[in-house]
Amino acid sequence: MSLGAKPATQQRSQATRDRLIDALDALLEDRPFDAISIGDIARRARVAPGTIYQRFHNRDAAVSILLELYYRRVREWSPGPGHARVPFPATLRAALQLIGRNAWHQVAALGYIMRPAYLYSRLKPDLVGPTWNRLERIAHRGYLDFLRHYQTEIASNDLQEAAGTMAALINLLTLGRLLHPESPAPFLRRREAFVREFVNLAYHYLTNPSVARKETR
Amino acid sequence: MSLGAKPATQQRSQATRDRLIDALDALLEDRPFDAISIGDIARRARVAPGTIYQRFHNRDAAVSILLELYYRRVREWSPGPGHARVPFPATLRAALQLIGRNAWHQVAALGYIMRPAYLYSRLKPDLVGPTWNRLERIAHRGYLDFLRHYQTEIASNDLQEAAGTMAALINLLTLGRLLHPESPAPFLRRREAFVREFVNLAYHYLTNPSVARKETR
Amino acid sequence: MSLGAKPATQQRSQATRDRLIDALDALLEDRPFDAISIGDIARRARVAPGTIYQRFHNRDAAVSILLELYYRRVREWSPGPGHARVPFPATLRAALQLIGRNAWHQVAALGYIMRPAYLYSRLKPDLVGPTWNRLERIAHRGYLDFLRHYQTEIASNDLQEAAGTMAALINLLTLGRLLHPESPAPFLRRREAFVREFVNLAYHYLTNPSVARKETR
Amino acid sequence: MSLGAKPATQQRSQATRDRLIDALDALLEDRPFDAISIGDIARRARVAPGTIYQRFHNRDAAVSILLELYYRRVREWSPGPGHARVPFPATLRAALQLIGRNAWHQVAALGYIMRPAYLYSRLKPDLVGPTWNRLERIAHRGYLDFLRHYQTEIASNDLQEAAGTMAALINLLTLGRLLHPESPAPFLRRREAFVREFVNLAYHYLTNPSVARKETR
DNA sequence: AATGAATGAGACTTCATTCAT
DNA sequence: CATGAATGAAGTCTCATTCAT
Repeated sequence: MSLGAKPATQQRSQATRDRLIDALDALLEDRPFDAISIGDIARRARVAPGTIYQRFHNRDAAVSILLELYYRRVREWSPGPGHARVPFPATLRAALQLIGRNAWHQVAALGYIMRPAYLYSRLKPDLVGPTWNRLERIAHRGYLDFLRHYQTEIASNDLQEAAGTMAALINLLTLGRLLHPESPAPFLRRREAFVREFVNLAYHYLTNPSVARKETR
Repeated sequence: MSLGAKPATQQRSQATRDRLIDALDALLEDRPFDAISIGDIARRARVAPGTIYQRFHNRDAAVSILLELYYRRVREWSPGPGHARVPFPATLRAALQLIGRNAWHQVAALGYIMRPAYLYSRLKPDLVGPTWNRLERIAHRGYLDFLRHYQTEIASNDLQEAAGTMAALINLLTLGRLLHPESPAPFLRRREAFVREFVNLAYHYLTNPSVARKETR
Repeated sequence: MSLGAKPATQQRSQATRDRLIDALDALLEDRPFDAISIGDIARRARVAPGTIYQRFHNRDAAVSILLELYYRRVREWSPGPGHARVPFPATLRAALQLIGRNAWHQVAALGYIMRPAYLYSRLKPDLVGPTWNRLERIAHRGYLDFLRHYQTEIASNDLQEAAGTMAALINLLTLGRLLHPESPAPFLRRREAFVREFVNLAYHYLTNPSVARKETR
Repeated sequence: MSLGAKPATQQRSQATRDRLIDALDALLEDRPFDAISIGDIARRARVAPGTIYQRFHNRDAAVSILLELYYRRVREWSPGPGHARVPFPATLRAALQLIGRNAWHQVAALGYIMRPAYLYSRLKPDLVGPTWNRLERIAHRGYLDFLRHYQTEIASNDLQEAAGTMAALINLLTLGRLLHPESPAPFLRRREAFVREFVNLAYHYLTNPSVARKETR
């Protein structure tokens, strides 16, 4: 890609790259990305600092490691309903519950890596490129399929927009849980409340006709 | 106060503090907080570097400037409905519209300062202390009043929880707009869509009975 | 004097100077002189930094405070035998014992101030001026009187030199105790041993004829 | 090792370390250690400031350079009697003369480095660790051998204590010469007097029975 | 490809000192 | 005389990056 990562052709360099990623993974459990230096990563990976520059053009390119780590993990994560390995539940409500629970558990399992990856991507958007938008687009497409599956239960006739709102909603709630685990809102503190409120928001949103069309300034 | 800021008693030091805040304000329009050094601030404020340390214990404590700047701006900002100067609209829907529009405009006007203040507060939560939770609690209380005012239209009988969810919802949508202005979701890109979808989510959520109560693991 | 201290004419400034000395006194119990800044002294004395510069031309002149403090304390200290208030004991040996004990106790009581004063005076001899030599000369004169008093017991006929050696000996032993309280030598760790060995060294030195006169290269 | 010095494994880093030591050596002839900054050393050694931190954890650890320099020099110095290369003279007196002269010349040759090494070690004892005590213990052991060699001439039957006192005596006299070269005592100003008085003190101390045993408070 | 010593710009911070009040 | 905010030079230290081995 164009983010400063160099191609790893040799077998040995593949191994080195993996060690770098693992090292960063381990370090992130301790401290935020900002507080991790090239030297730290090198030391942890038992690799010389110079070696890192054989893989990446500069420090910022190390964000690539970060994101690669993130994607690798997210990809390993069990996907939502509609996906090959997870059949659609019978009802819309059950499906929403599944989505909500999944989001919650994803944060529990991957939060330590999602948090810095997310914040850093916001702090230096240039370095991340269109990656996040691409992710959103994938989610959006997924929700389009999802809504089509439960179309009979859904009031809206603009599925495009509904899918976009749904994708944004679950993403933002996940973000809330991710970044504000200590929030006073019970909603962001207990799994049950999180799932219930997500379902309430999403279910009524989807099953009632849009009311705000006639908005006037 | 805590957070490393030192009190500014004399008149002259007050003036200095203001110059520091203004300087940071100006610099933030150019680059992220992380890329702004003590020296930059000093130069811009036409103040000696040492002077900054008479006001703040160390660089991290300069987040205080950031938050102070943020609060100052928010305070100047016109408040939501229910506030002394802003009467409640006749209907719940109209009120929600007002809230949505307000949030949108607040990001438009204060985004440049909210963005770094928010991200930094997430990156180094210790430095910010309980500030954000306090803000959330204030919002929660505000929504409690709000819901009571429109109680006849509201289905839920757990106003506490509904208020918490509403506060989190509008905060997270605002966050979405703040951090993802380029999102592919039209929802986060156009004011009308933002307001409409917020109203749809909130209105149906509030006016329909909770459906997810019987969630089973 | 010419060491950067300014004369204190007014009564108020006298009081200020005393507070400065007391502040330094207190601070020295905590940390070495080098680690004490003008600001520390000012804070402790509840005086503005600028005020210190009304008393002393610059920081190095604060050594004056140090020495003044030292002299004040040493002057308050009960002097050795031969002094107006301390009559000569009957025998040379008893007198030496008295001197030894006195030295030991002086370190015990004033060590915290003698230590930094001494070290600093060695580190920056220019700042101290001829003060130390003056002290040595006083000691030398004192020992001359002392030796004359016990002349019958003394073998040497060069009292000048013997007095000089005696002054240096007790001063250096005191220094040893002052700077090496943790020395492995029992001699520098226990009062009894300190006194005994001093008396042994001094007594035999004084009561035996010089043996090294014929030294040849 | 401890004390903040990092090991120098590579050949190149060895060379760098030597240049640092030489640079400090040269600078110390001009000004006291406290007045020498990291930048000074780096400039003199024609090395980047950062390089120094590859060898030492922080500025204070640079005392290690000082001590290393000191040890290096002391090791090069010809040792006292009893040592492999220096046979014991025939008489105790001659041996004491040799020791006295040796001490004098050591100060003459190494004073410029002993002075700061010693003073700094007293100013920041933590940084030096048990080094000095170890040196004292070595000296003590040396004197034990020494006294055994001349045992027939010696009155004391507590050789342990006598050796301790001898070690302390010569060390303190050396210290006197080191720190007070301008003392009014001729004793500390002229080699002959220094040697003579040391011999007088030591010889009579060793050859006369202890007199102060019956000390009473 | 990997190494790791060396680099050096630049960041943070301290603190003796000044000066307007 | 006293104040204390402001100064700014100077110092310590970090760390991304290079390059000879």
